[in-house]
Amino acid sequence: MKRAIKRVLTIETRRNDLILGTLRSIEKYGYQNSTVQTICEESGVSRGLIGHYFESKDDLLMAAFQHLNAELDKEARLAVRAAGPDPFRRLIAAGLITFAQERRYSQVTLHFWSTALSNPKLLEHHRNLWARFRASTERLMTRAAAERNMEIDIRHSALMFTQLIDGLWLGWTLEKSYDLETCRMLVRDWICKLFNEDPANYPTTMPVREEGSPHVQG
Amino acid sequence: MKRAIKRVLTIETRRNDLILGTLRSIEKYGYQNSTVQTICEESGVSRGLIGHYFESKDDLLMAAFQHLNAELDKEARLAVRAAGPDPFRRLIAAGLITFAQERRYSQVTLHFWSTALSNPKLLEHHRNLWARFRASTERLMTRAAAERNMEIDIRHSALMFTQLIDGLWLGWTLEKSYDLETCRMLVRDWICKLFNEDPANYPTTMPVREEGSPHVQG
Amino acid sequence: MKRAIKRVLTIETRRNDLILGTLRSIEKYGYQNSTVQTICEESGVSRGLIGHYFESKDDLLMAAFQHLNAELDKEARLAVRAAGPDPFRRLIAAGLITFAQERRYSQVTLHFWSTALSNPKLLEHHRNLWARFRASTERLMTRAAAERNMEIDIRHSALMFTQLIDGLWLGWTLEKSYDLETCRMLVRDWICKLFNEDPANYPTTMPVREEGSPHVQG
Amino acid sequence: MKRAIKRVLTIETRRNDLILGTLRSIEKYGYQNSTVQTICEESGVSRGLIGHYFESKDDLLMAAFQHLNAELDKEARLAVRAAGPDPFRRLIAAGLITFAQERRYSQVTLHFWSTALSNPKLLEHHRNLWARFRASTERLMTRAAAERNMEIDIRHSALMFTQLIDGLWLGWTLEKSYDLETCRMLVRDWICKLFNEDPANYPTTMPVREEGSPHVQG
DNA sequence: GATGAATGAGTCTTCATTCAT
DNA sequence: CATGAATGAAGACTCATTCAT
Repeated sequence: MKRAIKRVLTIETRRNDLILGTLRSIEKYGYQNSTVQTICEESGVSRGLIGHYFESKDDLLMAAFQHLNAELDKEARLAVRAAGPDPFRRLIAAGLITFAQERRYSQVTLHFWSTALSNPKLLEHHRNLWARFRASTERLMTRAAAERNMEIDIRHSALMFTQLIDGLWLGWTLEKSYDLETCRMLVRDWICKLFNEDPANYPTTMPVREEGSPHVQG
Repeated sequence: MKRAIKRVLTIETRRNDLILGTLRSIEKYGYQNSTVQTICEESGVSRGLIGHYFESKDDLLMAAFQHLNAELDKEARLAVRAAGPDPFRRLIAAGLITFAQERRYSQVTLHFWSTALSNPKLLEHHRNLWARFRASTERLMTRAAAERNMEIDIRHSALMFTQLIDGLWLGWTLEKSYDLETCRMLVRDWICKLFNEDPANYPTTMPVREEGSPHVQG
Repeated sequence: MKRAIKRVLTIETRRNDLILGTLRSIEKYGYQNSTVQTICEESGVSRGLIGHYFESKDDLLMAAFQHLNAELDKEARLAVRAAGPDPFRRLIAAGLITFAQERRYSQVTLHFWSTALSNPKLLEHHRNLWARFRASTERLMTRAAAERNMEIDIRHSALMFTQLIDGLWLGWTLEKSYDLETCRMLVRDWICKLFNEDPANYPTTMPVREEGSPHVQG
Repeated sequence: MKRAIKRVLTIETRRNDLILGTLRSIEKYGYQNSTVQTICEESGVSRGLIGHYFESKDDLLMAAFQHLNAELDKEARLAVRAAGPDPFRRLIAAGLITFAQERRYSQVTLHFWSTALSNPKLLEHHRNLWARFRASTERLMTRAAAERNMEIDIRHSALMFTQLIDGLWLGWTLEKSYDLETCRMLVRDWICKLFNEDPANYPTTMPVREEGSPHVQG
């Protein structure tokens, strides 16, 4: 009994080691230059180990991508929840979380997007994720507008919102010519303007979470 | 003398053939799947020819990326010029040109960015280009604001402008869940709102250029 | 003392388990596809156990081959003995036993031969076995001929006998285009003709042995 | 035009080089120990060349096997044809050709048979070949029997014939405890006895062919 | 003694690069 | 100059063996 449990734990631990090693390797050497060699080095295991826990290198890469997305998604949900019940505050939280702090693995996402272009499975995964985020944004906007008796082009506003975030994130990742605080401010200001709210009432700093950070670790 | 010139021309032709073949290959097979084989096939030359005109496959890829950027840049400049002297109209033209039409090689740019992350030279190239575009935007915004006696946060507005464009382009490239007309509309509306202009006065269709298309050809 | 004996018994049991698992694995998955993994699965033991009882996988394979040969040899001896004292009947029994029944591990022998070609030890083993069988055949033929006052080219006849058996077995193993009864009949008829005996007097069915089957078990 | 022809020639030459190198490697090191490395060494080419002329190592092995079989088959047909129109003489020729001389690659066949056990494609190929040889034997036996007004169990006799040959060949390959002349003699004597012919009239030496040897070369 | 997780040598395969023609 | 055949380095994957528990 105990042995079986322990074994499962070991398997999960090792898989996680490899996944984090993969993300580190991609962040460090780039996607193209990440070989089984570099991944295993970053994971602190031998080259042959991948075969024990993943079908192939490709399988590991997929797992790493999904893990990263899942972590970011989870992080976003927590931030939104922490913002309380007000849909407008939740919107702001959703907009700021992407720029909450100097994230690890920021470059990895870009590598994965590039890869997704010629990987249908990855692309599908990405599209689902973004569609969900946009749908969630639309729901919050609908409620916030209703509370204010405003008429807003929900669909286009949600699109602006998500793509403004992506665009700011993309530029920041590639250029580092502006900082995260600027990103947060721009997003907050845009959403405040949309709902005729005073930005001064909505700080760009994220509420500190009490519990342990749900960030990707490694 | 003439022979030397002709030779230079031939060299340039061949280099261009290979560059366009590279872009076609990436668009067709993806970045990872583009081999010397596929590139030369697309270029209509034999496998060994790359060595005559480029230091290496990597050198060719860099050249192709820079070529693409140069073309897009040139295209943007022409569009802006075609918009006439009015800085506001020029701004709109600059914002719409990215979404002017279903572009060839849209995916290549994303690959290019991903590659740039681990290639200092490419990254530098990219940063210069974007800095220039932002600077140009700032100049136009300054003039447009002055004409209207408006006070505008130029730096942040320019940042919004460029990153909104990038974000919309990124989402369109990856998801195809919205169309180019939507992108054009969102960009136009945002810039019109910034300057208190009526979007109805500014169509999202690009003025037809009389001269030959400066688009990347191949 | 008893403990030591018991231990030796355990060792022999384990070795036998592994040997039979090896034969099963080869028969089931083929020689090339038999890995330490499949062998240990078939043996019902863990992967690391081979190292305790055999020097290496190769050592185990050799042991399995020799075990199989020893079993088949033993089986043949028993069949000959069961045929009674008459040398001619003994000859027939020796000829039929190979085709006595749909044997397990029929394919293993062919793999064994192929392997023996580049394994001097195995080859030596095989040659000794076949030499002994041929010598035994020669003795029986000599006696059977003497009883009948016949002059027979003993050496060549024995060679025909053994190689006819091998050839029929080989074809049956590879092709399954004829059945074991045909093999038994052809061997019996040939040997009967050699000694001018009426085949009708010598059934191709093997006498049932009373004792436990000496077959390779597993 | 000439270039295309030359290219085809080169391709065929290279493929043949690799096939012969494969056979040499198997003969020299055994089937299991033949790696891309040893094969290319024997072929006198670099390790990467296989990929240019064969889909994979496995594809090359299949080609080598089929080449060997085709050569042996061709050789047999020529020998039978050289024996003239008499079906009985043709039968003898067919029986002797296998033992005509110390063949190259004699061990390779055994390795291939062993491999065929777990390779359906190979097995199918082998079965077809043997079925054809047996059918051809049956036709010759039918004619030879008709000429002599004899009644013969054609099917069983053909089976005896082919399997006697295989058995003698197998023992000779594995044991070398008897020579090819003995094999030839035994086969000839058996077939002569079947048709009541005097072996003395049928030498075991093969008629010398005038043309160049069709043997597998390399 | 038994387990199975971990290792790393060995293999096949791909592909950018070279070079004789 | 252009070709494409040949090379060999580098990659991912397999699997017999080892060893801590």
